[in-house]
Amino acid sequence: MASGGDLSLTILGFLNERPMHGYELKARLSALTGHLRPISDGALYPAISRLEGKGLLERHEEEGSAAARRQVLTITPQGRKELLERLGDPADLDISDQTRFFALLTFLSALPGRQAQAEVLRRRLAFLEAPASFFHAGGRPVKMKDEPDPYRRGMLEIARASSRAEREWLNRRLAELDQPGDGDAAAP
Amino acid sequence: MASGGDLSLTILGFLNERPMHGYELKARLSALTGHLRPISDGALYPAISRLEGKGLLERHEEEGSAAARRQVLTITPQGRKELLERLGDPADLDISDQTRFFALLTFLSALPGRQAQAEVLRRRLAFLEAPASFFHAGGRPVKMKDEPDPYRRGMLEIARASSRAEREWLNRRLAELDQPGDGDAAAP
DNA sequence: GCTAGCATGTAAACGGTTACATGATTAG
DNA sequence: CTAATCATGTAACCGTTTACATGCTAGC
Repeated sequence: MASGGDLSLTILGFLNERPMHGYELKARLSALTGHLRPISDGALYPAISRLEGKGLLERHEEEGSAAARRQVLTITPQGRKELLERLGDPADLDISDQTRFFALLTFLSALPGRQAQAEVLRRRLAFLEAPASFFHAGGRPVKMKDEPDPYRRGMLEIARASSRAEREWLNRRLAELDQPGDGDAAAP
Repeated sequence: MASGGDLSLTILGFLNERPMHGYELKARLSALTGHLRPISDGALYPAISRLEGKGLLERHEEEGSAAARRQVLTITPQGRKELLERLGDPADLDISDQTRFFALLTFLSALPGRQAQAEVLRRRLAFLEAPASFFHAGGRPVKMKDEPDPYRRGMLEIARASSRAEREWLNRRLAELDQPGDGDAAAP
């Protein structure tokens, strides 16, 4: 199974929090990406139709006077199942690309079980520490000294800072998940 | 004008350094993205054809015994012009998305003129400091305290660290460009 | 009455992924 | 001889962008 890309995951994620109509979904989706590349209608509404076609969400005309042609979108049990599957067992690609991983993180709280959440974080951490990431080529780390171009050095520097910040956060969060108590999200 | 996406920019950027055949292009392209999502043949070769169709590159069968059906790709004057235009006057989208901006940075040294390079960096810096980035919503900064979800807080934290590192580097590089001397790249 | 914002949709063009197909050269 | 790697391409499918189209509601 496993449908679509980040967009369908995000739609299911938001609808899992509560039913909403397409326009609100659009606002939330756009806020997620930091407003740039506000999700276009031509992407959103077909995506909704596809999810409906698969039975992962339901559409209902909103009666009670109110606004124009509004439809309330509700996630189905099937859709919830699909969401949890995608959160708990992300493909390699979903954890290797920061944008995709962040799309996943946005809804990771919805995944029941501290261990299940921790496992996802561990996968990402393993990827960041693997000798195959951005900073490695041909098996060994790219040395900054080997890169004469100042802009490429800059990219490397920024990517390293970002990776370090992420690894530190991952380790902190994993420690939190290890000792029950103050956690949000579900217990083991 | 302005053709294609990141891929065509990157192809032109590499070919601007020296002629090469498609397979080598593919290796370099894949190295750029940190090996993941190695650019697929079905994306690369059609992209080459499109660029050829626009007269931005030329294809020549490689004689001299050598290998199988190899073709040397060479950037044309037109292609070089297009590259410089896209480097020197990037669209807002090209500087607002880190992936896209990095694609641009990879070849920014090819843009003649310290001032022209500095201008591009300033645009990116302005974007990162604008009250409209990832960290802002509805006009004012997103406060970490306002975000109850631990994973969304993590994303915010990582994004902030990354943004800080980038701004610091941008400022340093801009200072370097201000005082001539040790620079790589062309003089004003 | 009109404009701005809410709200939903369709269709063409574009470009990327995946899978398939082919063949030459090099190393074991 | 056979497998791996070099090297190039095509075609079906999918999802996004862009542009267009429609109509309601609220405030001026």
